[in-house]
Amino acid sequence: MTGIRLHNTLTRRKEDFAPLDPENVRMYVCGPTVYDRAHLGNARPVVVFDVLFRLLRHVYGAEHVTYVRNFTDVDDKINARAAEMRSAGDARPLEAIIRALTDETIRWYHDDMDALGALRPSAEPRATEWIGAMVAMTRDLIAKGHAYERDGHVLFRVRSYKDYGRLSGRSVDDMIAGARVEVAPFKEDPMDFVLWKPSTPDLPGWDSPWGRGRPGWHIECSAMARELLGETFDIHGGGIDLQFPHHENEIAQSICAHPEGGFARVWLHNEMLLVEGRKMSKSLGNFFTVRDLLEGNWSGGWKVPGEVIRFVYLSTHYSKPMDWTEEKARQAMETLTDWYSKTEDLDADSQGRWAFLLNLFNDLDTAGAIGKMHDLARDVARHPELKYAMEWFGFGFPDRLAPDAFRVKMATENNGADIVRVSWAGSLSPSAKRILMSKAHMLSSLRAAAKETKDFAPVDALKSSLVAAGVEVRMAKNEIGLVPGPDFDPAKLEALK
RNA sequence: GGCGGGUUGGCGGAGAGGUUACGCAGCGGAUUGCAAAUCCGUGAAGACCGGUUCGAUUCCGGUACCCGCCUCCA
Repeated sequence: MTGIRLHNTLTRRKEDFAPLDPENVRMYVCGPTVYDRAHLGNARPVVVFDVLFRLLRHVYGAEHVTYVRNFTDVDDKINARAAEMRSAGDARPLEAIIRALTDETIRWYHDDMDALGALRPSAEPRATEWIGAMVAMTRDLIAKGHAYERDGHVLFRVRSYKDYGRLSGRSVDDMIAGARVEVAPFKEDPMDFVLWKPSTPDLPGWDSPWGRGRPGWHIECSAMARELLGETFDIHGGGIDLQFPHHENEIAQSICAHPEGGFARVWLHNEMLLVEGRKMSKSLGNFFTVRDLLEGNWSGGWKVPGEVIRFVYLSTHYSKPMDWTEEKARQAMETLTDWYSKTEDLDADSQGRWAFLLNLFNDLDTAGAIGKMHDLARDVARHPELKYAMEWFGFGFPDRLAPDAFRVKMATENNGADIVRVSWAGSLSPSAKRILMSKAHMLSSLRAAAKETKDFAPVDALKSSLVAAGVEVRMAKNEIGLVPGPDFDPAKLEALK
């Protein structure tokens, strides 16, 4: 049987995945800097590596996979945001503001990523809780000649690591020739980067052999990965924009500190995200957080269920740029609504799992796997397998029901010959449901009468007013269905009697 | 300037050196008081130029265009 194959950025090839220890498969993914709501770009690696996490758990057993994703809660952007808050009138000490800010942002992050159906990682270390490990690693690097202290800074000596640049395919000399590196007087070499920097009294800081200061950005991942996963582990993931310098620097630090290790064996990088074909940016007005989408506060204007966001993300292979468009979201909404209605009352059947697992084994081909799910959706007999696939992918069925946003739980009643149904999505109020139900019955009796009189005008009139109120009307042979759409306005129905 | 990615049918988007991806839209049919929905069927592609091969959209080289990174960034 073939196993998982993954494209390793380090070797630029697709390789068979063989864990160091099948009893403990270890993965580290760079998490967010917590100073604001997660945006759409932040969410892509979360979803991508969530699928990988699920796949590893499936293959090796849930208890045999350790997934670590950090929270960066010490960072100049956080300090800057806290300083803004203080000048805006927050009277608390800066450190207290920072703590409150990062705590709150972490709660937001959990809320938003939960909404996307992402499993929580096995561990989510906060950088500030591992300062000791960072100081220790920094001391070790100095002792081994890979780092040096200058003016309260500790810098990594890039020239001391011969493979520097291997991950990103760059050479130190080329990069210096590119001349876009910060030239600081205390650096031996322009490429050297900061492991530790001094803090002024008003900034967060920790005591260290080099005075009160704070860690550089890259060291936290090296230190926490080492503490929680060991000197060598299986997979390290993150966005492609982290490939350089962040991941390059992580490798340099970790391997120089623990040459006998090897740090991460497989490096996975997800490509970037675009919005309507352009880079997401505040100036273009296409910058959205996950929360913006969930609450309808975006250019599309409608509330996008987390499952839809997840579906759109998984529709594009992780290694390709993904374009978030309203059209894709709309199609995903339709597809999921269809799938949920087909599977809601069924028991999942796992026998169809190979239909999509083989796609995932092939470098996490989620788009291909979704194609296979379409195959399952097309065949009524395989809908239980579709349900299994949906649950597997995190399009969950809490309490064995479809998510509220897709709830097509029909209120079904017999009225003469017609079956009358009102579809609803959880957000519909009970009174609105009652009105819709009565209109559906009215439609049914009007049609029954019209079949005798051959005068369909009253039927059409009611139908038109329903449509005008944003309700889709479905009239089958012995069935009448009302589907309130996104523009549904109950007030317009109350008006007509 | 350096490094990396991309270019597939009207749109979105995959795999695979030779056999239908798939979805949406379109078209034809069934069904329907009408319409929608649903069901069945169906046409349509691989930026350009070379090379390897019995055979390439799939491998190799070049050209064009697009995008990202090299500065905080998932």
